Amino acid sequence: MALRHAVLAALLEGELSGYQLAKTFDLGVANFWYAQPQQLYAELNRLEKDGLIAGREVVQEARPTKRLFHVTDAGLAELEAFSAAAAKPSFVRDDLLVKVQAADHVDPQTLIAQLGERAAVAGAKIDLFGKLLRSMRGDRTEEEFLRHGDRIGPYLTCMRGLAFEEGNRDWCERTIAVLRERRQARDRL
Amino acid sequence: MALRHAVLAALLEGELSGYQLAKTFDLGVANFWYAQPQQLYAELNRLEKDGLIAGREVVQEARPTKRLFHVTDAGLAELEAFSAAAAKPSFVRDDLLVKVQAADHVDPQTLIAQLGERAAVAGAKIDLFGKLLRSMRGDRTEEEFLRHGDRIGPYLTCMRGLAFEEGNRDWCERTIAVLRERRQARDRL
DNA sequence: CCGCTCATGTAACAGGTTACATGATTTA
DNA sequence: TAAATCATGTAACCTGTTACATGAGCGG
Repeated sequence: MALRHAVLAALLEGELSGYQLAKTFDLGVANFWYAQPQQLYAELNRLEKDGLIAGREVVQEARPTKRLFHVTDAGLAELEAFSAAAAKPSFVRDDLLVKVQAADHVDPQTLIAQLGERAAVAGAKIDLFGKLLRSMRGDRTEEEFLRHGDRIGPYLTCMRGLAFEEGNRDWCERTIAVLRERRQARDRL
Repeated sequence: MALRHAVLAALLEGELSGYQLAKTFDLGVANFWYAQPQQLYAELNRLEKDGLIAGREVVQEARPTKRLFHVTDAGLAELEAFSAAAAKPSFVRDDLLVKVQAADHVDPQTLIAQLGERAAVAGAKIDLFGKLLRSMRGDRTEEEFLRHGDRIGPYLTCMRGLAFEEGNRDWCERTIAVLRERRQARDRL
């Protein structure tokens, strides 16, 4: 049940609606946890029922009424407890890696195409995370910000996201190059 | 349903029993997919029923009888189709990142301890993957092996695993350093 | 003699995904 | 006028996890 804690962690930055949360937990942006909108709406209700977050209705003109949630003291205590508990080891589950694992037995062309696509997605995330980091630290250097800034948590997780996507992109490009060269070598026979 | 394809991909290397598969899909070793033994035994039965793999009983002395599975032609076709289909985008779900996201609101000490643990795990995997890569390429250089070796799929995914764990370790160490320095700065006040 | 390895499962439950549903406003 | 954005959910289904179960041999 780590989704709850991910939601609590996200709400630490300030009160958000389910819809806004859904955007930060979106595939294209999420740098510390991914979840679907449906999961979030359900989890928010559960968290509120358990008293870990509290919401207030905000009536808008020309927009549906929304509910903004913030973490309660009980919620903070819960997060504290979660942080102290042993973290589950993380593991890898990626379709693309499965396909590359089978590289010697499947068509290299489609593999190359998919690696290219993944590299492009990674590139887009690298841009995004780079911008996010810059906007978080403002005109300070990274060293400066990490030493004296308040709220460095999101910055640190974003750094990991950036490095991860850089690794992704590099590996995709290297793998593409390898597959291309082998294909050409085979064609020459 | 990507577990099936992960199993098929793993069985391409040669016939394996459920137990042996379970070891390659284990947390500590899995470089392209993770799964639990129970999942694998269930999936193997399903795959056999669907004709994508075939098994043969091997009676052993002093060990229980086991079943070794290999991929059938139908299984290869299935893998081929899977590889051609668009890969699902991968996403991040990691307890430790959630905790770091909340770093500004929870105890840094326990966080540092957990980051250290994760760095150690990453270090062990780096060693393991390094050894695996060396044993796969034998006395050839990486360049050489990737150009002319047969079965480079597992090598490529292992490379990704290695880079990923290096990224993990580096980030953990950097994060520990940041948290330590901030703690000391706070103590000086 | 205790715990590990080999070898395979079942059953109950928790968690996550997909499809469906609604409805107003703004942008292209 | 079609699509995207804002805003929230329900229900059915599929997947994954946890707990439980068995049983023989081997090493310290």
